[in-house]
Amino acid sequence: MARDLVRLSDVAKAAGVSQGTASNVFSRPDLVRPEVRERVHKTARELGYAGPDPRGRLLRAGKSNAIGVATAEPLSYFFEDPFARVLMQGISEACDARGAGLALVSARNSERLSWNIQSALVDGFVLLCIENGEKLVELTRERQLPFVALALGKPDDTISAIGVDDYAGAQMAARHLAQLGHRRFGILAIEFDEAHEGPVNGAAIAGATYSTARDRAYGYFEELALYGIDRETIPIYETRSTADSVRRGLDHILSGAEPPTAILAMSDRVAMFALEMLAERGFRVPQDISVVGFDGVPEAATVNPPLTTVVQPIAEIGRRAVKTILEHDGSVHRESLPLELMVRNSTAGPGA
Amino acid sequence: MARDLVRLSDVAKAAGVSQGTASNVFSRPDLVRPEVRERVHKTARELGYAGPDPRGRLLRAGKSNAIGVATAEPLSYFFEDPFARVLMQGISEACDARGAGLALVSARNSERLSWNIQSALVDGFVLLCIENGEKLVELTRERQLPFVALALGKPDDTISAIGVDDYAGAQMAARHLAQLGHRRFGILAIEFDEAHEGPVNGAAIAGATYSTARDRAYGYFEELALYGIDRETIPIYETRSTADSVRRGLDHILSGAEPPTAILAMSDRVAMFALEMLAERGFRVPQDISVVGFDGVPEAATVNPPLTTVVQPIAEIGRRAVKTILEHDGSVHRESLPLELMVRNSTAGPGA
DNA sequence: CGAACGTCTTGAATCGGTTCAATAATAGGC
DNA sequence: GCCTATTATTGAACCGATTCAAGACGTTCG
Repeated sequence: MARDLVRLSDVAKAAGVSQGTASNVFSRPDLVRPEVRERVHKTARELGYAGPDPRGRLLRAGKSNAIGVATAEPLSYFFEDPFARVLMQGISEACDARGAGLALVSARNSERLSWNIQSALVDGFVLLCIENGEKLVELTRERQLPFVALALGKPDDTISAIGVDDYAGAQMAARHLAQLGHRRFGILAIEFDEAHEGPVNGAAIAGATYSTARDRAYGYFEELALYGIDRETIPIYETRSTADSVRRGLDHILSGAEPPTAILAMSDRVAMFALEMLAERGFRVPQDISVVGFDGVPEAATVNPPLTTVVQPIAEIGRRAVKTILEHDGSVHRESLPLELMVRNSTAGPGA
Repeated sequence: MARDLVRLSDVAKAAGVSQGTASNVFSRPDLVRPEVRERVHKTARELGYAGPDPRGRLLRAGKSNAIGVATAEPLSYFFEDPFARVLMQGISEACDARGAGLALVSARNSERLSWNIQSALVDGFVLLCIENGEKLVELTRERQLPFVALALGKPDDTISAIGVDDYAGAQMAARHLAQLGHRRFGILAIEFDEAHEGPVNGAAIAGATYSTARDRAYGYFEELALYGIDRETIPIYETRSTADSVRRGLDHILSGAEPPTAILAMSDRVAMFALEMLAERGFRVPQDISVVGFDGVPEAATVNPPLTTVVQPIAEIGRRAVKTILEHDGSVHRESLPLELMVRNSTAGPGA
């Protein structure tokens, strides 16, 4: 099988034209006389030419017309995680519309991740900063390509980022429950620091690595304070977003003398685990206890009961990220998208 | 912002070494004296060199170390469709393990699809032939890169393909129902020809464009014949895998004088739609009517009732596809993976 | 002291195209 | 017919690296 043996120059020679003309036949056909064009095409066909190799073009043109989406999670994360999936739908939709390609970049260990980022053939990166976001940003920065971070993480103003106002979102969730009459709360948090789990105190929150968790916590606190609720009375458990850690978190939160009548979960994932376990333990939601999530993944609408949650415009975030990369002009682009409270059936007044 | 201004040759010049040495500093550091190596690195840092540009390397090295997954569906298909998602998990897992990159290639219209395939910077393609598979294969073939088709489609022995024995799988499904005692069946088919819908007769099946649907149909027929059931008595409706078309299909199938006690659905997707609509109409599954699906997507296990179905080793297909591309040796690789019947709660004896 | 050997380094070729200024050919106008 | 536009084609430079045969330098050994 003749692979990669015939180049543009071979075709040009065989057809008796210059390489420049042969190139034009393929990339700017209108510039060459139909007669010649036809002859070159015919020659190409006879020689089994596969068409201009994108590698050559790439070097000259500079742009690969593709964006990379990078994360420190394994590749399969893109197809498993509900949040990532909705995000990717937004991203891929935008890529589709603009005719841009999409490359997925990831790796378990940071050495390989570094190499993958270094060698990805893309014009820019969307960084899905879940875990180890700092590292990811650092590695990408070295590559000197435009990139946009998707969780704002540390408030590093020098990088482009698109996110949501976690603080305001948390307030919405807390306000909703407070207005329903709840006065005793429990918080099922996502990680404040990498790979941490357990009950959390104020100091841990203040010193959190991840601003997402911190902002949500403060949002809850500030809002509840308006209703006279002291943050010190609210049990908080930092989960790792796994079923087991949520189970332990629930144990912790419900163990007090006066257990909460409402649970603030910092992600839908955590909230949905909680819903399951609450059912196992015979709690009725929302009659016995209310639960509100955060993120607004599609699954939240279909679990039982449908989850009240703070909805992020996930797909829109993805779309904007692509736009930001593709229209990059060298400036830093920071954007915070609005959140919305979606009330469903996992919340009701206490003792309803 | 200085972008792309400094090249390897600039660094080399500034550091007072040849470009060859500078290249070695980055790609084969052991070949250069630590002293020089350090000096070059320092110079690179001072100049703000981003590291060797993968474009240059690519041209020289020839391999991009990435595979493309192509389909004629829109890009978001990869993140929405349950089958595609499981497949992608297998594919991405294999890529991860081998350190290969992953590019997603698709487009609505065939012109753009053609361009995207032509210009994808990959070493090979996995073709997800759902719709318009022929065209996809044709376009990819032109590129002269290794590729493997994922639904065997037309029995074209000249291309590499990985698939399952649809015929045998369909037999398993039919046998299961027949052994439970069912004698009256209805078939909810997937497309035999592109964009078709409606009741189907033997001729249409024989002339089907898509072999998947045809093989499954014949598998059902042959097996049921062993139980003395005449294929002419079985209503078949070709759906388009949408809720509406399944609804119409169900209308058709259930409209006879002696409605079926069991439904053979050619995909889990169709089966799950059927389950929903059967419930709406007050049918109890499996007491009033049994349903068996095909594919074995994860959702099939969680719907109500859990769906009995013929399970494809979807992720394994993905893994093998990657392996096939990466270890391509110029030969045609054809493989058919075994199917398994997974009995859950959507099937029971008639009138149980 | 010279030969033989290792270790680094160099310079040039190469990968496969695109692009553009310059030239050639053709057509059109007067 | 001659001059000017217009259109097609050419040839060479260039994109940014890698690779490898050949050369430089320093050591070791007889």
